[in-house]
Amino acid sequence: MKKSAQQKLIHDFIEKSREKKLPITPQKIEIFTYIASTNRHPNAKKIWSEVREIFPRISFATVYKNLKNFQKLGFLRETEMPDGTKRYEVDTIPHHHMINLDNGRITDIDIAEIGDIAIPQAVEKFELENVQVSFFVRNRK
Amino acid sequence: MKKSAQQKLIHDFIEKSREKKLPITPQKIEIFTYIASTNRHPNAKKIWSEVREIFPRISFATVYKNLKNFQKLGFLRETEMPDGTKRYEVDTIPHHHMINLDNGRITDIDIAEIGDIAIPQAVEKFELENVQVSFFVRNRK
DNA sequence: TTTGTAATTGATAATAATTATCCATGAATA
DNA sequence: TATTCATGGATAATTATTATCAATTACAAA
Repeated sequence: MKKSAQQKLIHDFIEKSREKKLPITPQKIEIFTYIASTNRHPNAKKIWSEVREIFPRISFATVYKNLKNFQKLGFLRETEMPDGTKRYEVDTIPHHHMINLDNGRITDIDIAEIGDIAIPQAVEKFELENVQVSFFVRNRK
Repeated sequence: MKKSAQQKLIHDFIEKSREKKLPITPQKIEIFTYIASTNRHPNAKKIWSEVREIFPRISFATVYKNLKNFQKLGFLRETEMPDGTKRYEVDTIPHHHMINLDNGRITDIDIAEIGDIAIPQAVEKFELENVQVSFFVRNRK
């Protein structure tokens, strides 16, 4: 992510926290900033180990609690890997994912790249909340 | 699933097991048959509790081991819910899913219903193994 | 039918990921 | 500065899944 976009996100996050009258702590800022700074879709453990560089005493639970909170505020997106582990990314523009089954790497795919998806009849009976397209790939031999 | 299609699947499963020289046990047949008999995409616990009606002493581990084995044989498909739990269905024709976030219900969506999906450039560098489209919905208020 | 062997079963322990609990602390507002 | 309430850190608990292991069973070959 571009530095400027990242700055804006952090700013928005702080604004939203103010709005909701939630305290803004250095730990929150650090966790959020780290996730916004990478495009590697880290899991909770990775996030924890990175943030621990700055806050050596930070608890695993604190990371989890904040991941949950960020999601509630609409700033974080959780993605499941086929093995059931969860990965996180700051939620900006809607997009899809390419998931490499050999190395677990997730790459963002712009929605414009896959064209329109028809809405099936079965779906029309409900409120469509989100369409998620995942391309599962392996390295060429 | 139609009874006849179900019969065929069980037959194919047995054939494949023979081919691979894997023993065919009553427990396997029962687990497989139950999953093939429902279109509700049960989780492991549900499968266990259903099969236990027939084999009261069957272990949870046995169910899991067979779920893994069925997948290896290419007869079972695992689907992640947004909360990280895993659901199972006998794998027949490729299809997508509509996932109801209010009640956890999964409905199959025929691939014909959503039209062609363009393959993004990023994906072309790899072997595309699978494309999975998930429609996340909520009940209308 | 009997036997050999390798996979399977069931019981249980272990692991991994996530969540809950509890109390001390710190951020925000008056 | 005082008050309040969410948060942080430590740790226990929970949940889902996997590993271990001895006893059993399926099945092919004798």
